[in-house]
Amino acid sequence: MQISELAHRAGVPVATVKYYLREGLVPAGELTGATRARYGEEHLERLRLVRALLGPGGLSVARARAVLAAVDTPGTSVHAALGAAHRVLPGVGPEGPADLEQARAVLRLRGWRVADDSPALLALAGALEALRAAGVAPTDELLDRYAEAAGRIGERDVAEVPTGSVAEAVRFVVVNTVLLEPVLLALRRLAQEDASRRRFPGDC
Amino acid sequence: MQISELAHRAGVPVATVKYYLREGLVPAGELTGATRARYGEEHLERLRLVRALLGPGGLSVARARAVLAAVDTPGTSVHAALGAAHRVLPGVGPEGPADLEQARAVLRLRGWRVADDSPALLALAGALEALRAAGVAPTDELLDRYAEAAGRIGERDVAEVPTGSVAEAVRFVVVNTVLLEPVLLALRRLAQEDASRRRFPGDC
DNA sequence: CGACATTGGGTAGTGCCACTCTCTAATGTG
DNA sequence: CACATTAGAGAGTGGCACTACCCAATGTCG
Repeated sequence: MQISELAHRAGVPVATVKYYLREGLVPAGELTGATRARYGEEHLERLRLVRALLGPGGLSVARARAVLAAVDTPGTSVHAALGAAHRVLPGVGPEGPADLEQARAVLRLRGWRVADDSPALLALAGALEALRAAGVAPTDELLDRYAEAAGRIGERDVAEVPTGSVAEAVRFVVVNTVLLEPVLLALRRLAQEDASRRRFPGDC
Repeated sequence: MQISELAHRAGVPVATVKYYLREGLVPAGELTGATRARYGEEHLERLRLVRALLGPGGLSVARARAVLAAVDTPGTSVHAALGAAHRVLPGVGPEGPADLEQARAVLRLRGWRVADDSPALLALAGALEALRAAGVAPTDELLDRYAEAAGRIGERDVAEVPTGSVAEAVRFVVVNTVLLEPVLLALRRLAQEDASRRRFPGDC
């Protein structure tokens, strides 16, 4: 398969595929001459994954490259890969030392244990800070409800991880972590809409 | 309070405040002369809200303006305001007519009823499509687990809505819909990390 | 009173990002 | 052998969220 066919089958302009090749998001094809390269199904699959990460996944090119690097690194343990994926995902800006207290309290209440420098912990603290700055203060009880729901999901996510090959597991973790987020958010909004319809009838 | 104090107290450069004024994200102050305007606490509060929406909330200026317009429109019913907020939030690109079948199936299973053109429904369909394009196909059973968890949260979100004034309710809905999303995502990742630690011990 | 800083209002520029265009030389293809 | 296509790389584009600059008018402080 040449680049034009690869691009066409993924629904991406050729120029964009070249850009991804340059950026290292998609591995180079097998050179069959100075001006020809051959691409296989694995390139097509990778290209589709890249598009999913960049589009619906909401990642930047730089973050996607880092995530894919974790996918590509063989020998990574699943737990480490999950950590790598989290470290690289959005939501962890170079924010200062936020107030971790309420965030840690949530974990204590749930009995969760995570790394001290867990990116998700910083992300949580940052999100709580933003809420406070916006003049809303979530109660510990509300947070625990959220944590309970998140716990069911996270538990399930990890239980689903295939144990066959590490590479497969890592890919699974990355894809699910990133691409199920929009699903979860959409479902929450649907639940809100349904609940709102029931609580405020006649408003429709 | 003058613009410099307003900007200082919100931790935002003066030039940026001017930009927000021009973009209509923050209402103009009360003119006390040709080159003076007075701002009050409500401007400060609004400015902080804008920063929260644009930063952690992840909204663009255009979307934030639309969200704030819903907040400002008096007489909107709460249910309608929630709909307006959802319509304007990210996740609803100009995607073609995606395959709504699996998305609708989730709702059927849960007994949820939403508008036929619900943005969240389209967002869900789009997210599922992206997953399939990336070569991952979530089972109906997995989706239902997610939906169950989302249901608990959405229910709670709506139950919390203050019934005092409509304006207050709308503000609450918008802020919580947008700003609790990062909280939920962070909690999910923390749950994953905890579960992963328990399932793959020794990997740490 | 007068030097100086600040303001509202507006225009133009900046830096970043994800592409997208263009070009070249080489190479397939009908 | 005319023509299209390719790899590879540099430069350009458009959108976005600021950010810098400018102006005349105005407030303020010695």
